[in-house]
Amino acid sequence: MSELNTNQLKAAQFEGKHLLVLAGAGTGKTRTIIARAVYLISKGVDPSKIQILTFTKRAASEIVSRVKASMGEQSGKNPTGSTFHSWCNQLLYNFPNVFGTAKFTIIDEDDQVSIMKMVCGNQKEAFKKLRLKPRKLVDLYSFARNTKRNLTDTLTVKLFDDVPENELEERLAEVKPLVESILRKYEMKKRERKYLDYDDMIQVVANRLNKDPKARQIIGKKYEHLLIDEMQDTNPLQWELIRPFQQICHLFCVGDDAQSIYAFRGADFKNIHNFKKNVKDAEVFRLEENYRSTSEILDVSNWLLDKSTLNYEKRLSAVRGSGIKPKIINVPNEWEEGYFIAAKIIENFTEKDKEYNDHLILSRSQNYTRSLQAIFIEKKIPFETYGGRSFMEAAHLKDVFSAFRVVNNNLDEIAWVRFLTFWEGIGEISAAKYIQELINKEDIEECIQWLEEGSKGPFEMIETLKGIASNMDKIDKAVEAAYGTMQARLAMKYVQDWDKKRKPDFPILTLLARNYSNLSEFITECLLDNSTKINNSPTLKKSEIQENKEEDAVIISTVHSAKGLEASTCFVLNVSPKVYPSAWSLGDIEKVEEDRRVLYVALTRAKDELFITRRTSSIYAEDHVTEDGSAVPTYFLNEFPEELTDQVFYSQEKGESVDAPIANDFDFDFGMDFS
DNA sequence: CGTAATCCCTTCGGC
DNA sequence: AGGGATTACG
Repeated sequence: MSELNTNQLKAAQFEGKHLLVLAGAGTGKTRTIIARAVYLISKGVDPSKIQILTFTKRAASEIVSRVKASMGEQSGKNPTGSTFHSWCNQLLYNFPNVFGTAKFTIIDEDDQVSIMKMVCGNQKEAFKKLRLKPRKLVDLYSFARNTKRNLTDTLTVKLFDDVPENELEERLAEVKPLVESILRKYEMKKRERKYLDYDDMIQVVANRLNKDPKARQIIGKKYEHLLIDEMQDTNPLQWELIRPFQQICHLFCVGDDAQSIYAFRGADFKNIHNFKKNVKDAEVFRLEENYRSTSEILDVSNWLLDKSTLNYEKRLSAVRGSGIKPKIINVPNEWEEGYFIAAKIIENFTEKDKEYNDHLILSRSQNYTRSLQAIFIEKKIPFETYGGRSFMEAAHLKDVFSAFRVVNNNLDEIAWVRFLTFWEGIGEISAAKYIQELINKEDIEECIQWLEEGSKGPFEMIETLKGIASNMDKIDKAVEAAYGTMQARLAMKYVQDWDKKRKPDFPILTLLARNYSNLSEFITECLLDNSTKINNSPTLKKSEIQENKEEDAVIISTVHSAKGLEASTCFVLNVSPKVYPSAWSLGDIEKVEEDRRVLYVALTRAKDELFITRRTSSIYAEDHVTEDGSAVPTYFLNEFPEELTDQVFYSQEKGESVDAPIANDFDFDFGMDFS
């Protein structure tokens, strides 16, 4: 623990009840959590009674493995690290009698929307008039529960934001009963079908623990210390989950108000300002010495925060001292942006002795990186992507999972629809008819029997279910069985890219399944593991996958997925008007401030070299950047002090440029020999 | 009548 | 890229 500074050490060895560590970017947040865990274990705390909570599985597994590494060989036991959701899932699964969850299926947003659609039924027209689609209803419902707002407040905030006060009551009276009846039906459906959505996973655990002392006693025996990362991103629902543990555990929370970027999920960073008020017997420590970045990079980051109307009470000091100035790169479009980045990386790699993984590319959203990825492929630069769609959300995997889901819970209507219509010859109508029967069966065996006699599905359909049902304790065998019988149909359904893109996922799925002996647990954990991808699955041991494994690769990440990441060279992509802040944030000061924090998180990832690219002629920027490059006031880099960065105007022809045509239009030889 | 094929739209971010 | 609505097909 010698590498800790005084304040970090003070935090790691804290002897009071609860602690909040307010730690700015790059101040050693992760290191402090790790040191805390190691310290507790060295003081004799049973490692299994330490629970680490993080926002991503990647962060969890990184912290756990680093704790393991710094303790050496000595102990077989380790603290567990999970996301809030995955932790709740394990509690629900391990203590079914405490929570009343003997049999359940976790559903994702798409499933929620499907249920909402079923529930809306004949009221579709009414909602069309209000422009309330099922997806919007799911949004409202989730927002209400994550922020613990009632329906009236939720509608007022999310729907009637710009309705004048005197009309508000009228609008509410018109809309609220309608929404209420739908949401009640939605909840009824969840109960009937034993569905839990993501929010339920937390809500159910939180409710029980808050209300039932006996439940607190049972669960409390398992945990002594909760170490919570990214505290600024916890929302009121998660606070409700943590609250009962104030009595039975020690809380060690780490967070940074300036890096709060999950308000869309109901997080409110002001909660950590009120930490002492909300948590009895709590203390607050601060870490403000930044070990990551050069002072030039911090100057830019600090400037951005200073411009805020909010007071983050934060000014990080650079321990490392001075380096090189960040650069703003003005590029005409996304392709030039990509070529610039590729050229820079190749230069660093070939001439400056840097690795690919010294480079991190940060984007506001996944789709701004599309052309960049194409260019990297063209230039043969290896890369990994973080964020965006997960492994399990791919259609072909959802198909296979629908089979697991119906075997796991034969009330799972949504999975039945997907599974039945997967097969040739069964459409929605037949599926609906079958499902009427299937959900009244006792178990999957009865379902299989009924399908054999009463359906027109192919032989493989029945075999798939049988194959899974007979391998319930060997999940990898179940995966192989299901894949075997579904393969032919899968290959047909996804002809275009089956061989090269989709088929290779199945050996990986089998490997993943090897770690599980319970179907329900497997299904949920896969669903919750957003980072499960070929190249970076914490669940999969690296050695288990040889193919396509690039040890050294550039990381392309959304800012939201880049929490805790850092790199020597960072490219912050497309810092253009209408992106920072984004077009849909304009006019809403809280959203603009959140976007500011998103950019702040991005800027503070860089250790040595920071490139900020700006597209001067993207469709978004067109109307907002004048010809000399200055921007409209609704843009963070407006008024940017020139001395903080170097500006570069970059434009490079992709190939050899040819000024005058040397070939006539369409004057080709098509090469056909007609003789 | 039920299923398959085609076009169109998505509004970021993620457990 | 995937799902929804619409249209074509059997």
